[in-house]
Amino acid sequence: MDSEATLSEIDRQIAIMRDGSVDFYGEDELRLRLQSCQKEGRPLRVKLGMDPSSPDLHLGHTVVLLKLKRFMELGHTPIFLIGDFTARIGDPSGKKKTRPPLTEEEVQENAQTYTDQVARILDVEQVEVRFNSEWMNEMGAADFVRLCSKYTVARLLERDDFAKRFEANSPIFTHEFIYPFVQSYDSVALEADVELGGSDQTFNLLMAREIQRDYGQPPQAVITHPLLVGTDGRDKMSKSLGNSIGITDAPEQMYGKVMSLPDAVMPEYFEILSAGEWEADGEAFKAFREGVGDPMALKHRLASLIVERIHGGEAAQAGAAHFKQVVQGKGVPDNVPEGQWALGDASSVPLLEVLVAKIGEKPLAASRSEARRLASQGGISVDGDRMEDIQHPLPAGTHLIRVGKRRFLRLRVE
RNA sequence: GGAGAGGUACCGAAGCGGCCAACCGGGGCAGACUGUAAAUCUGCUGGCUUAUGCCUACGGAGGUUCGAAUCCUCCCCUCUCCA
Repeated sequence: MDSEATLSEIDRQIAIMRDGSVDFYGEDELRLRLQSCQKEGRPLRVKLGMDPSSPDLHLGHTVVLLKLKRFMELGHTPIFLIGDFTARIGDPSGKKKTRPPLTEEEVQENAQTYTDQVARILDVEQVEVRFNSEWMNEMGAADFVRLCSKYTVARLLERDDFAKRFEANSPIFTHEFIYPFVQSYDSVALEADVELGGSDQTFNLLMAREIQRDYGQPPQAVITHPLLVGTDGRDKMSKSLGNSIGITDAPEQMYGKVMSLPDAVMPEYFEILSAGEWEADGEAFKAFREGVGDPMALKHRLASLIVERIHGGEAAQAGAAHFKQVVQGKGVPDNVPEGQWALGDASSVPLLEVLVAKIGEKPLAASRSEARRLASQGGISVDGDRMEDIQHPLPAGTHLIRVGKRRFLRLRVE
């Protein structure tokens, strides 16, 4: 390979790495490192860390997972770090509040589901999956104190959420201060050349560069990515804010959630999630930003792209069909959950009992009071008729019960 | 160690002896409307075989009182200032 070809290959790679990012720290260093890597035939070690603090990944997480995938496709080594140790600390990141540490069991459970979910985005067989308890459980107090001696409190207080909390006189616990140290040390342990993350992780990721230097390693490049706004179109996507689209959401649900996005955020979703895969649709979304195009059609397109990526093409079509039928047509979906009710000696069962009973995964109403409330507000219908009488007797036969717009149950009473 | 402020429902925040299952805002749920599960408007938002009834609930444990989220005592937690 002549050197010109090498350089243009490096340019190509750097461009892909930068695509869709917010900031790229250490780009020049990385360029040099790529050159020597190429000579040695050594791939870059690319770290992406996530805390198993919640069992569900959402669309926002896929941004950075897809970037990892692109690194993988460039022939580099993708490392997915599960912060099982750090999850027990509780990252304060982005929160104005202390996050309660999880128990070991919770962390284990969450960690388990992560790999499955990640597998929907990229081929986990090719990914180096690591846990930071691997080295953190081994670290003694002396080494830990040494690690802490490498950064000052004043610098920690520069971190945005710490600064805000400090100003607002809200509590900052010492263990929260520890978090960035551990995360930084992970990069040392993994000898990361690059770390990917959301822009809210900037502080931690950059701190890792300094810690790596202190441990005699060349600092990693840091590529941060935009945070995806949630379905409310206001706050960043987060499960705890209830505005997230989960990777494990059923196709119909996922499709519907995308359809419920405010029109204005569509181009943003498209751009952030594109990951170099949706270029063919780029013009339409760009045009929409300038006020051209049919929002409904475009949103259907966006929903299809998203569902297809996670669940496949058939699921995307099913999602679209379901949406047209149930939401737009106010109809009944094809796949209504079914249940049975044994009458025994009675000739009928009061509606209330059915609503409260745990027939499917969850009862249709959380409590009797809730059921009464729903009925009095016209939120319950049986076989298409609105039912305000909560005691309405259901005789033997099959009944279609609908609660609200989206909850259905086909009940066979016998 | 000392002085002060504070801990109220999912969150924020009123209430400071009965009218408090607790104003108000956010969130959530339902209804109307809509291209949409958006926006907007309206209603609801502890539980109990709906009841001028009972139970649970205002950091925790006791106490005063016919009656306490509200008063007293002790304890736990957070913040500020001082040492």
